[in-house]
Amino acid sequence: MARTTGSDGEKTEAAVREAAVSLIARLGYEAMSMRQLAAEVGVQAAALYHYFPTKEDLLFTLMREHMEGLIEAWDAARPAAADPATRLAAYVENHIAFHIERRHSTHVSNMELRSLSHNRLTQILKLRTTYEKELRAILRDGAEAGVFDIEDTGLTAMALIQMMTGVIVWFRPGERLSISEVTATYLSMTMRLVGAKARSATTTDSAERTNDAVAL
Amino acid sequence: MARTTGSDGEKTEAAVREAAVSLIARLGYEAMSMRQLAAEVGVQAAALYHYFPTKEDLLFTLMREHMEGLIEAWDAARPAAADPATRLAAYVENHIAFHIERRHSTHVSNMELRSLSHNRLTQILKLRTTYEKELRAILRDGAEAGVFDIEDTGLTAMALIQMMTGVIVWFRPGERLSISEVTATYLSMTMRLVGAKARSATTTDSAERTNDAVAL
DNA sequence: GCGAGAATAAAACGAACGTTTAATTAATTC
DNA sequence: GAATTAATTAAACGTTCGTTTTATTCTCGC
Repeated sequence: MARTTGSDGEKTEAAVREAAVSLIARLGYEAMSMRQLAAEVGVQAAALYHYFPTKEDLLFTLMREHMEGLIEAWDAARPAAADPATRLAAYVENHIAFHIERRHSTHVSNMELRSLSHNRLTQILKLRTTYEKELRAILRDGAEAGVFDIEDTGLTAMALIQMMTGVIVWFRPGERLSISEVTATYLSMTMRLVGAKARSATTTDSAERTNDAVAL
Repeated sequence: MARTTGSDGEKTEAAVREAAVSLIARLGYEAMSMRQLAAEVGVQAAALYHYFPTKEDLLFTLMREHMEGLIEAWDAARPAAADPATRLAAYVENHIAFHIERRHSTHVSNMELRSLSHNRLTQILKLRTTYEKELRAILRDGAEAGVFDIEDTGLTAMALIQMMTGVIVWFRPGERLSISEVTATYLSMTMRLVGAKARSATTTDSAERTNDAVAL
């Protein structure tokens, strides 16, 4: 009735995070009890409070790290100095790859915002805005350069993000479509949506310009 | 202390539904207590059970009526026998109008599915599928007729629905954009997304075909 | 104006909730 | 190998939850 053999704080905390993401994604934050979470980890409920002071602290930690991970993934994937179409393609590919890989934590970060205190909600939304601004900048650059045809940059950015993030609602690995097929189709839809004019760098854009604008 | 002067079953039930949609949309189903709901209506918690046998029955009723309302709205707005582009435009306009007008119940119907029992979840999903099949049929007809250019009908339908429904996340009446401006932009994005070739019926499609494909 | 049914209030039920306290054992340090 | 610290259990606390029971008052048809 106390410390158990082989117990390890780091391992337990990791197990708690993992189980929490999974349980909150499935049941919802309010519906998941701390006892349920503890049972999933194989521990008593009180042990959870060794790692997270409150249930809301746990939720906030999961969300913050999800958003920070998303921003870091984009920082790593971002092309150095490229034309808007290439940057947009990289953004779409990174967004879809990240969200499919982290379906559960995406679910948590998108659905449980209302369970955060005002301060913490603000912090998460600030991270989200940081990430979304990157897309708006790409769209604006492309529109100014004349390679995109966009009515409203902000509205288009929101539409694209909703469309791309929506993948996690229906996509299941190993079903009809592979990740790369889904990504390719979404990339194609994105390029049409923004009215991308040319394919991008390498292709000879002389012949292609004549017929159709919605390449790739 | 029992029946109060002026009490009326129909009025109370309507007030309960209205307050429930609003509270669940704001707090979430699990986070809303029956006492909170009762207080919002101006009644004791026990009185709610005169109208809905359980909390889940209340949620299910709200969701079912939302989905039925969506299907009925489309049945009323559906153009008789028109070309795919006209039908798609009608679908988009109806979808956005309905979802903006019923933001709260849309939120409830999309976010609280996991609080339903298996049977009831199935019923709601069946209604949703019924509605989404309409869009898939339009896309398929357009693709077969050669007026749309679509890689994957099912995937495109999901992308469009996610994109359109996402309006309720950020749209607030009376802000920067009016409903009709938002609808027009989404219509334009939709037509580009599906690669719509011509404007639709009335226009002379001889001259327009040359230059750009993404009209409207 | 009386009887029946509709609409509610008041109070209580047991269960579950997040969290705290105190005690106990395993691992680590010196 | 003793002292210290880390990790955990067991038990309890007060609160809140969905729901039920019982009783009471209003409304309406006759």
